[in-house]
Amino acid sequence: MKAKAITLNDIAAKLNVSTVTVSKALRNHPDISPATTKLIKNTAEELGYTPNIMARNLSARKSNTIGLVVPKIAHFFFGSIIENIYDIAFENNYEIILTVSQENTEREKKHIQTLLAMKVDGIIISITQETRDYEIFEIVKRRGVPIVFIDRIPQIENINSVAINDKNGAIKAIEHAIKLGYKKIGHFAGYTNINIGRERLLGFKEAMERNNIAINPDWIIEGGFGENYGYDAFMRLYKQNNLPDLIFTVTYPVALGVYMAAAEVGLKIPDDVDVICYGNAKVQNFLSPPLSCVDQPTDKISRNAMDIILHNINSQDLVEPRNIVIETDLILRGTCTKFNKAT
Amino acid sequence: MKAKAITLNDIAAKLNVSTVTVSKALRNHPDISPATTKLIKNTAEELGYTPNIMARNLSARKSNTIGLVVPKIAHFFFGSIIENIYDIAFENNYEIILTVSQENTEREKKHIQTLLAMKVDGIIISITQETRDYEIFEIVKRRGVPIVFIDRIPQIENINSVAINDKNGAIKAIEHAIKLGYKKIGHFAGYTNINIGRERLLGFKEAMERNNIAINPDWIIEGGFGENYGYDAFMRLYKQNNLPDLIFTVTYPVALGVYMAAAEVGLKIPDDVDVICYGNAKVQNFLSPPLSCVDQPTDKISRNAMDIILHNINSQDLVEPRNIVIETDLILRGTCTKFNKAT
DNA sequence: CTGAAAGCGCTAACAT
DNA sequence: ATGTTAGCGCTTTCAG
Repeated sequence: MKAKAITLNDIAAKLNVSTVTVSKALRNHPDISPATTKLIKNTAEELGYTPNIMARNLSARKSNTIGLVVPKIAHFFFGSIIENIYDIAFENNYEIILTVSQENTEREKKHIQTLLAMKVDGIIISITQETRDYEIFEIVKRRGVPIVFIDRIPQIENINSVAINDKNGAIKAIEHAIKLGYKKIGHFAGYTNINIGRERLLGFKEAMERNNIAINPDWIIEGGFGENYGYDAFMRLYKQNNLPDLIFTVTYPVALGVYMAAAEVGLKIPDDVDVICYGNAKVQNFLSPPLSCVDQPTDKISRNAMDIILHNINSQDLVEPRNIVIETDLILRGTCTKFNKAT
Repeated sequence: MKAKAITLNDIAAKLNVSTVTVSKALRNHPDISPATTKLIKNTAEELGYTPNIMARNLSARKSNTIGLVVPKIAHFFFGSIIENIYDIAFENNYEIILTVSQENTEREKKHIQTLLAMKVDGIIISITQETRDYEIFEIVKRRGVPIVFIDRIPQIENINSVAINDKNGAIKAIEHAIKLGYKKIGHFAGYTNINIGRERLLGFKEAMERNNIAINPDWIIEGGFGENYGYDAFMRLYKQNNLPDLIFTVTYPVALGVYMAAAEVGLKIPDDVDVICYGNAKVQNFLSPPLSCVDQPTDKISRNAMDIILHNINSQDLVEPRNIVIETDLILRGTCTKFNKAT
């Protein structure tokens, strides 16, 4: 049933030329005369020839493929990055092999091994929240496969990275709020053992201190990056009757949790409690009120990561590691645009 | 600089055995004694051996790889499907090669060709909105590569498909609304040359007719699947002072557009105008009011598609094409839960 | 239980 | 301009 695939050989046989001639012709090698090239291409088309990339790569020792490892797909931030990377790869005639770790370290390690086994020319990775063991990255390095870390960066020497200036983004948000008149500001901080959590908290603190605003430790709550955490944290403060005037959340789902909790207890945003979050998503425009945020430009991340990887792949000798830091933008919508007195 | 990768041969040389023995041992072939197997595995580990999948696949004439073609990634529906498929593939020791057509026919065709060239064992695809030329699918078929279409299904004989019963989903929503007491119901219908648009409109009409409710053609507006279309359509009706009591939108972004427009002109949902949409997304819970919808169970799509493809790959002889239709669920949240008199 | 031989489909290097 | 030779790294017979 399975129609045997047409090979170079089949074309060669039919045309009474050698395989090499066919191979060269199909790749527009100048060796071959325009006439034969044309002839060969035509019969290839006619026979329905598809090259066998496996064989080609094996022989050419190059895969024209870049491995991508992300913790999640169905998530606006990663979804955008992936889409951008695919587009850039397509423009450059590269294939992307995407793998998803689902925030699981073991799976991440396995995926990297698979990518190596597939002989990808380079790897772009955003590590899981749990990744602590960096041995696998050493292996990648020893293999001579270029790797660039995006967004979540492990603490290793001499690596390529494209990070967001998270701390500064937080500072921008908080300083804006302070200028508005806010003093009672809380922060739902996610996990601070992750760089994004850590940096955002750091930025929060720095902005507060710089402006001589007292930090109330009760208002800094750690615990997660999802809706339910935002909901829980808000409810805890609410029950203690100890809500700040403004809550700065580490991610936008956390802010969603706050919206939900506030609605449940009948508190109005932004009048009773105000909110601003880290991370942009289209739907924030459609919340009521529209949610202001610190935007991380995903296109710049993708662009830079691909630049670095392509550059590394295409240069013969060692390339100096590059560490790009991308600045965020403050996007003001319906929240955090004016000072609302405490509840 | 590039450390040459360890091969079977290197291991064989070091151990004074043949390549074959190593190859077999690494694959737990019963031929090899437990002792040698163990020894070989250890040295492989020690040397940091990674198999060359290219070579393996070329030799084994099987890639353990499934190609996936989708129009979009950064989109809740496809994001979920992709993530599910990756999970199932991982459980089954398959790799996924994901490609993104970006709703572009040419790109789609090219991707399929690449997948064939990569010798994927099967293809799962959701075609673009523009795909009209089905020749490429004939080619796939002739190659003997199993293919299953999901969600967006072309009109071809004898294909595997996993579709959503879109029409029925629409009927469920509209009949629910009618039971509530709604009669003045509009439909923002997207493009009806796409099966999802067509089917949903069909369902809308059927439910109305079945219940003897007059259909007002002014309230059926075609034009797109995104926020701006929802916004525009709403505004048009609003300016004509001709708003229905309930709007059923073809996708959830369209509903978002409605939310935005309504807020802008000071109309309250659900009291002034009510809304229900097709397609579920987590954030709908966080809108105000939470948006009710017809849910398309993405996990079932993925599960079924993978079942079919795996089954086709693993059976020697021709398998009867399967056409799965998945039923939707009505998820009621803050909208479309009670009848609100006309504006 | 182990290995020698052959070949998957292609390309690079070296003739002719 | 075209062809010959060799080999990429692995697996599948088939002999020992």
